[in-house]
Amino acid sequence: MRMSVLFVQTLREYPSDAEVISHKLLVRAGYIRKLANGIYNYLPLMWRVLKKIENIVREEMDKAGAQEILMPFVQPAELWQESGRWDVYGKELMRLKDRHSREMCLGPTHEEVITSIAREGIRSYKQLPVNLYQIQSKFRDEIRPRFGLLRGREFIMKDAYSFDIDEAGLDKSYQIMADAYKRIFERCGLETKMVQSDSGAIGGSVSHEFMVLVNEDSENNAGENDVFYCPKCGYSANSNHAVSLLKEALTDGKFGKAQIVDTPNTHSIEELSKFLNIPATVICKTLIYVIDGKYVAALIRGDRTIEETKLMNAFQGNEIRIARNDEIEEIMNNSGFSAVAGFIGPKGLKGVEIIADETVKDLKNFVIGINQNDKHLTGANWGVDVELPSKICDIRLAEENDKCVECQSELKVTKGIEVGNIFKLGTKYSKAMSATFTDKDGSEKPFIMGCYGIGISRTAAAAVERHHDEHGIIWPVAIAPYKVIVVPVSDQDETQMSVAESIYQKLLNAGVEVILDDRAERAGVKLKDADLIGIPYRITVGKTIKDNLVEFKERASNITENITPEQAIDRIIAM
RNA sequence: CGGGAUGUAGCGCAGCUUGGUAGCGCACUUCGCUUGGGACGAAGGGGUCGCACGUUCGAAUCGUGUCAUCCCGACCA
Repeated sequence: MRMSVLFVQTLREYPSDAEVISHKLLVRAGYIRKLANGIYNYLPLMWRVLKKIENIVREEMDKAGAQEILMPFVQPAELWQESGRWDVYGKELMRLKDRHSREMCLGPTHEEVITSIAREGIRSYKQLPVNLYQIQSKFRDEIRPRFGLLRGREFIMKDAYSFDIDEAGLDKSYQIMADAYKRIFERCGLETKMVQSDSGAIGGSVSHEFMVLVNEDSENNAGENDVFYCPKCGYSANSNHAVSLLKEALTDGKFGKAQIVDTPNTHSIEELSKFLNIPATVICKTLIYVIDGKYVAALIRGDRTIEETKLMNAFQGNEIRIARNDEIEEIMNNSGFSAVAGFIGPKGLKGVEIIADETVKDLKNFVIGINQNDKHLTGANWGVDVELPSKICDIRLAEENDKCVECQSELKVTKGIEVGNIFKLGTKYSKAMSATFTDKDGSEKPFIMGCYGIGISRTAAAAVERHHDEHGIIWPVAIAPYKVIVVPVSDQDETQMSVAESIYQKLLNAGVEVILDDRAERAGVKLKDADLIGIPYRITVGKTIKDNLVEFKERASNITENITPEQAIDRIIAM
């Protein structure tokens, strides 16, 4: 490709609306252009990168025995009503009506469609297992799209779905996908960690995410997920799923006897702990949540934080949020109290389900709210002063330096970008949508399903997050839009131009993806652009050509060498 | 959904306080000159100042509304 005709406009400055480096660089280097909030045009360079990633995904999926298909982007509401998700998916599902007022939606994912394909096409166990996948744009009307391609509303995704006879078959399909994913990201030049993750409200299911780890000290917080991991045994999990053992802590308040004390203006645990001069570990805090419209009081030890996904799952919920002050007031009125947040306790609450984290059950002589403003009960004990809730679960957020449940070492935390997710669905969709096959014994059974996603466009952005410097993008060779760029320093110098042209032609003939910067620009412009765009190798034809030497430069390492044009060509072809 | 901020040329910004009919840098076009790290000079083209209503003789500027975008919060009992 000749740079003079390549459709790309590099900018001298970063766009003002971009925050994270991948967004900034992809816009500035002319890869993408925003069309609307969270919706981007993929320009020629970007499209080449995306196709590179897609092809790696295709090769590995095909090798893993999956078959590529393409499902419609627009889907009828009926399918979603059948699965039950039409009413629970919420505002992320982009709904629309056709000219006949039939309800439709833009596909945020394709479990419904694939299940309908399977129930029509698969009749016998002899046709199983099967794994079908597609690479396609998805649309999710995110609450808050941001970070450019990392969290767009429309994005490119590879989604695969496996169908098996039984759980053992699913386990095998799942493992095959996990292995394929590992290879895919490796080939894309991305180091990933496979971590356990929340599997939603579907009991007993298993889910893993593939995370590209980003350094905490990087210039932004593009990693949206906290990943807990054990350096010793390898345990790792998303914060929404991570479990841990607690460090030793003082859990006996040693108050002697239970009594109500004045604790004016202690609205937070910190204030209360300071006022009573006791550690937060002997306080039981009570938080009011709204889960699918129902009130829930969650108890947890004062030094700990509720993990909302875990709490929501404990009630099989779909939506969770902290209660508003007016809702707390309503609860207080209904229960005959008048306390505000900060003084709430479980005792005597009406119309509220109560759940406790495991951290509270060992508390002795502790401090707890009693629904009276500016007062707390100190020296409380379960069964004596307050009933221990019958529902006790792990609903707490793990913390760095908690102990690993597998090996008791200390857990570490890091930020990660989720580029892939694999999931054991089981029979959730096949049962809801009556998708069955006839088994060996003649009985009708629902398919045992798995689903497996890779964010293609997000993977590209994650690659930029991991691989860049102050001059621009540094693409891993496997997903770079072009492998090498040939830059004649002066377009006035006939020798330089003709040598550059000949190198270009020879590389083209050898099937190398190469750019010739044939623009009538000054050297500085061409070199800056080459760095910004991030082509892995550069062959610069300058004054040294009179000694038959060109400069060969590797973008990633910045190592340069003066070699002959023939050597440069051979080296590129060999790589 | 709540809080904060911003909308002026393709990109980055000034002008607004104190109303008088729009400017700078980059990019773009032409010419000259220049060619190893985003040169220089000259001459150009491009904007209903997000949109609507209002105040006024007159609105980018003041008021009201609206839309869009960005950031923060959804971690507090």
